[in-house]
Amino acid sequence: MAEAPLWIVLGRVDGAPVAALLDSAGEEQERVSLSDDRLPSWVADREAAGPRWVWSDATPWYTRLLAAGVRVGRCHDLRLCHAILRDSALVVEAPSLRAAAEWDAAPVAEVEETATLFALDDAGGATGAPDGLDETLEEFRRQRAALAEASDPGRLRLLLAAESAGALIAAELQAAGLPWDAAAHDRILTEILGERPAGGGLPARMQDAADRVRRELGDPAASLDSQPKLLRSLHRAGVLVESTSRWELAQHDHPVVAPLIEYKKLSRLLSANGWAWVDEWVHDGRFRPVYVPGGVVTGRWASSGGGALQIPRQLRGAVRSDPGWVLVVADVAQLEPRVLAAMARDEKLADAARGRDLYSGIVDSGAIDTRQHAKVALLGAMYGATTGESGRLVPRLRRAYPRAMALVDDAARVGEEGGVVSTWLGRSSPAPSSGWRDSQLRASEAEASGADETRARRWARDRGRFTRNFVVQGTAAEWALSWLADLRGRLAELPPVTEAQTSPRSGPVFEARPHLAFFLHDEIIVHTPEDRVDVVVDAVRDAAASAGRLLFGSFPIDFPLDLKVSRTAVKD
DNA sequence: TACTGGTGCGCG
DNA sequence: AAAGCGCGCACCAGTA
Repeated sequence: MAEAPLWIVLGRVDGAPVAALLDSAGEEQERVSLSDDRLPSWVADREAAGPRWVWSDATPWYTRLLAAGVRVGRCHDLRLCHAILRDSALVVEAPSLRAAAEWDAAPVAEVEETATLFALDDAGGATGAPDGLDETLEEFRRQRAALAEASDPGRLRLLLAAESAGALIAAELQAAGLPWDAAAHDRILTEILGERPAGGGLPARMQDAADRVRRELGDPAASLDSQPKLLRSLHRAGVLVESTSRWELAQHDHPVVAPLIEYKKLSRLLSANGWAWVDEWVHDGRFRPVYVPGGVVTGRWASSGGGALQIPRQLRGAVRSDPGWVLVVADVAQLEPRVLAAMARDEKLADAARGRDLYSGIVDSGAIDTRQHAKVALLGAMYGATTGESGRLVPRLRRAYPRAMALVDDAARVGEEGGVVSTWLGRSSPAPSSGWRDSQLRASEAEASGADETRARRWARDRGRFTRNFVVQGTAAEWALSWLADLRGRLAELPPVTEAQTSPRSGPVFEARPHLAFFLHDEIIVHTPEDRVDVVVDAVRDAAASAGRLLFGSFPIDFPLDLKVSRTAVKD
């Protein structure tokens, strides 16, 4: 009997899906012609042997499978992995990847209407990654070769697996959706803004705030939504601000300030997450945002549409589990400094991080006097603060935690010099732009003007702050992906619940089992049947511990979770 | 009418 | 108008 294929590569030939089965040596064993209709059941059959599915881009392939009720365990997302390998400083064989520019493809958004998914024609103008079978196989070979030659293939393999798992999770999060109670959302809006206006007017409380602002400005026609006009009105009223930002307004003692800040708050809520947002984004009790894995240079996810990663805390009460289900809401306390301690092998910082609150740990160690100062100093160290309270406090941190601080200081120096830095698993920062390099070059010439030098120095420092933060933010993203991927595996092993407990709005794959419902950098929400909550909580915690070991081995760093079980996602 | 850039603010 | 990183989105104004 033939060995079960390790990889199954999916691609299209003359528009129809074809599968190429590869053995452990990467040799093709067999080729199977399929159709879009037959693909899901064929994949489901093959999934039993646990292959890694290789495809151009998880979004189009996996979204269709999920809609047909088929889940897979592992994949290799060529588009995402291409971007990592192409830029990674650990990869020696990058030129051939760079030459394959057709794989530098932007993510394509998948439409939501599941019924029409299979009818979609890729020729609809979207420019995604190539999905022809030959091109797909060729790119997979290139990536395998690049990996084999890499200076630390083990780390990169972890990164590619985590990134690809993220691609699966993003599609699954969208398919399952975040349980969203439109009626609760409406109650929150009504309480804060006033009744939803029937016509074109403003909600009552917003109108009231606007009236008070105009009265205090002595300008009944003042425009509150146009920054230049508002600025002029403020100046006429004697409020000499340079901008209309909340921060600057709050510095001034004038009766217009309070109502104006209130108006801006209400206006923001209405325009970003008001009734129009609910109408557009919440359907059938679910908010289904479009996640963009790897959408940020550091490896963090981005989102597109719906402002999925910017849901205001005020509206967390609208996130409500289905009847008989609950939410497990968990986030990591101070993820980035913990990751920094582990990367730098800084045992003193790791000691301060032990237990719950890292900032208090720093205070207890005697390095800094108050929790607030410890927080400001540490953020300043990771972001590159040079002035203000933060800038003043950083040197104390440097004395107390020299290893950790040396890591970020080195990253900043490399960035200022035009170099490339990398995360723990090997995602590298982009090289400086040609404009940046030109500016540094010009400033170093004998005839450089003072302005040239000033600009070059500013740009160098800007880039230094970017690379300083890149290593920490990017490694934190790797930890979070590992946590998610591990948790996803644990949840998939739980037995499904009985039909009476199913929640069809989560889609065919997730209606009968605990599933991830939300992810935001260092926070996850799991939607689970009530009677599974204990095992889910254990899974969330075990996955966090496991992610720490996967990245940092036996280095003694804790990743404690703030975890709550509740019908809503409210945070305190 | 469609675009781009600036501003401001939500999230981590 | 943040200091000090990374994003997305709404809105307005200016321009093509």
